[in-house]
Amino acid sequence: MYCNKINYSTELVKTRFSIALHIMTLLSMYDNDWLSSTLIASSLNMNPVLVRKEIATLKEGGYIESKEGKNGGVRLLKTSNKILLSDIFNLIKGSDTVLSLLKNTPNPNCKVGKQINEKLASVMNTIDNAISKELQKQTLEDFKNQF
Amino acid sequence: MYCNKINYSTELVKTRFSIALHIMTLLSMYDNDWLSSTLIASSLNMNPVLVRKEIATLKEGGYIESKEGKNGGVRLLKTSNKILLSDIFNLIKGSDTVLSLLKNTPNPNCKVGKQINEKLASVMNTIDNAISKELQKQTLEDFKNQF
DNA sequence: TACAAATGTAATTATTATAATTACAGTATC
DNA sequence: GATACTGTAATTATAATAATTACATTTGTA
Repeated sequence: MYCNKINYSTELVKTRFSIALHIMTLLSMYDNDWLSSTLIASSLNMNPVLVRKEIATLKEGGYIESKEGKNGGVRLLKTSNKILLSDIFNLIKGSDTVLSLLKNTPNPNCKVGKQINEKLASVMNTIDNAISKELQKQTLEDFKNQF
Repeated sequence: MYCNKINYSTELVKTRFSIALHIMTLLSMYDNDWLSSTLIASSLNMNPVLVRKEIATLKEGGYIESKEGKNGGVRLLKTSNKILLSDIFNLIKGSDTVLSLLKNTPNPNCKVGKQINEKLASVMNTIDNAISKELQKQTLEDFKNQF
């Protein structure tokens, strides 16, 4: 068993949702099998280690389980018609927002600069909520059935 | 007059919407004045050259005008109650999407890999449309009046 | 029991994207 | 003509992302 938390950025990288949805689509397509990270990585055409990191997030979210050792791999824990695209989005997103504020601190001596981050943060949350609401309309199964 | 198009990425950088909205808020707050890029940059606490690049985009969109030379600067071309936050979002966004596909080409020999980009692209557009629809609810004036 | 094939994760390196800076031509005002 | 702007190219610096290497651990199976 492993105890330490991996140091994978909690930032919502632009592509992470695509990676997670691709993985989840494969798992729902072949939901009787344990799929290996190498196989998944070959579908994505990306590094297996990165796939395993994304899998760690999906596991934490309770959507998948993994089995170590020979013939191991990952598979869904829930049926795909109970998983909404918004579930995947919200999990990946964490406490980050899809659009973000500047790193630099705006000028506190300026009427606008002093308050802009607070006001922008509210807009960012509104944006994320709108995305989540939209993605509630589609289940993983709906998505998978397009293939 | 300048003829060449500047080489500013058309990619929707996570922070560009914040930058643009900050600029537009300043312009609507002080809409009788020509504000210089240096002044705007000092409110944002960022480089004036980057501000001027963002200003170039806002000009192309027809929302602001600029005046060169001494006592020059930028100001709004439209009244702030005719500018929706979605207008600014869509301008900055261009043909990009807020979330994106992988750079790597997914495996064309995989049932999922072969079609995933097409399907994901559709989700990405859905996301952007949801954001745009949400941001239609607020005008620049509404936003400015919070300050 | 030894081997093979997996996950899990740390650590490092490579690559790309973003931001800042420098430089300077052009323009308008005083 | 000096000054204070915009516009933009080119370069450099920094940060973020992705890939790789390495290896401990686990599990099935010959």
